[in-house]
Amino acid sequence: MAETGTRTPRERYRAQVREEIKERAWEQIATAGASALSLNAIAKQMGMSGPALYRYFAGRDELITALIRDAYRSLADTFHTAAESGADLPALAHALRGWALEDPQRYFLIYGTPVPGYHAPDDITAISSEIMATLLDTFMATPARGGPETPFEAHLTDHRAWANDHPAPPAVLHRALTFWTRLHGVLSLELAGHFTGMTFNPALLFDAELTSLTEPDPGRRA
Amino acid sequence: MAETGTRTPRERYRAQVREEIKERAWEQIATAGASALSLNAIAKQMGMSGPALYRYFAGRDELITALIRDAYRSLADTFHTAAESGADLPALAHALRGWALEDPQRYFLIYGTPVPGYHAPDDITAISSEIMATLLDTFMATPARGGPETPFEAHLTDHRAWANDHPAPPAVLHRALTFWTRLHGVLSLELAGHFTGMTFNPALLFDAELTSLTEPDPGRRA
DNA sequence: TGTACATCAGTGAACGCGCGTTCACTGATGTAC
DNA sequence: TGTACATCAGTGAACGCGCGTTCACTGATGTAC
Repeated sequence: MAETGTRTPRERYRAQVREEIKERAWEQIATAGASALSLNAIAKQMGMSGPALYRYFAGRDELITALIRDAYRSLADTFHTAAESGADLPALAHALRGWALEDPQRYFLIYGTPVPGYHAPDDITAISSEIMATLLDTFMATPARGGPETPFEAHLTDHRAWANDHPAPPAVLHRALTFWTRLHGVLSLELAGHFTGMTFNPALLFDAELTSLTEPDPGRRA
Repeated sequence: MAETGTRTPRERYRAQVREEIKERAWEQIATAGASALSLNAIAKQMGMSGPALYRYFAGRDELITALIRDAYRSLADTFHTAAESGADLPALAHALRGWALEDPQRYFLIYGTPVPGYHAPDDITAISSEIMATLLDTFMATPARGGPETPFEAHLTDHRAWANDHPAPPAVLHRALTFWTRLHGVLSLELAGHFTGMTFNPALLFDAELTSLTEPDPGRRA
């Protein structure tokens, strides 16, 4: 937790308005998508003039970056809170699903279509690493199921820099990546509406994928 | 294949220009994302005035819808061609991956962040069913591996309307859905750049997921 | 083969719009003595 | 407690821009006789 202690009334007010701007921004994104986000429209909705927002954000780009940062932060906190209260793997997965369903556009701001040329600042990629670290920790506390080493695990032995010196063995790295890709696969298709009209319950498909993660080894030789 | 035979020179010319407009549109999307697509910019790039494009598309929305349709059509053809030349499951998967890498923004136009409120016309959802049918056919020709019925398979027994009377049993429906979600999970994270900086080879993770699909049963009870 | 007419691709001017952003300002709030 | 000054939130006018889209038109291409 960083310095949240706003001291003076003015600082408190500033923080408050900043928050409201972001809330309105999320509403707009939910209504018309992130590309339709407009500073002037937010200002109008708050009963202010457009230029007033420049007291709070240097411009549109800075606002969007703040939203992306908040989205990552929110997911990291969700994971962190779950893990700290002793969540096992299924609990972590359901926390993820709950978080995603809570606000699909927030999910897509992180995991949706990338904007060509956009690069997130370093502090955001740091939050991303935090999320991965929590995931690895949880897998370390999950009883491993044996099986022969997969080709990808062998590959990871030499390509594990992204784990930031985490002590997890290659098999765990592989499992964590698989957790990520499989759950994202179901979730993103569900949230994007690709299952609508297909009548089946997406929650059950999610659970099936979750179950698959506790199987002996993802991607084991056939 | 539908009526492609353009007869008169004028018709041929019209079709040609329509194609060029769409090509330029794809270039723009690749450069700045789909939300930045502008009719005027396309016209300028083609050395024409803006209003000229209205001879070819009723407006921006119709152009985008045409692009989405072409994207689905392209994927359906890729699958169809692969299946007709006797592709097995891994071959189909690699065809999918190749198609996705060929033009990531085309992939995201189908599977990326949905635009709130947009609904694809019926003929596009029909192409989507075509893709699913090809996938189901291929799975039917793939040697099944036994195992107890999963909860999700039981559920599918009563929720299989989306398969359009395809004779595939629930286990195959489940496998096909899993093919879709797992490969999409890896692919979309890869294409969105979430693996960049992580040094490992995404193709190997993709293959690991592919291998997992030929395992006894996806989402089997632990 | 030549003329009269219809079709239709593309132009240029014009419309209203909302965007992001800058600037000089007013007036309220907070601070120092 | 009261006055003088500094800070700073918010305003309104203005900037240039590119957007989608309409309209009346010109001129080239194709068609009918």
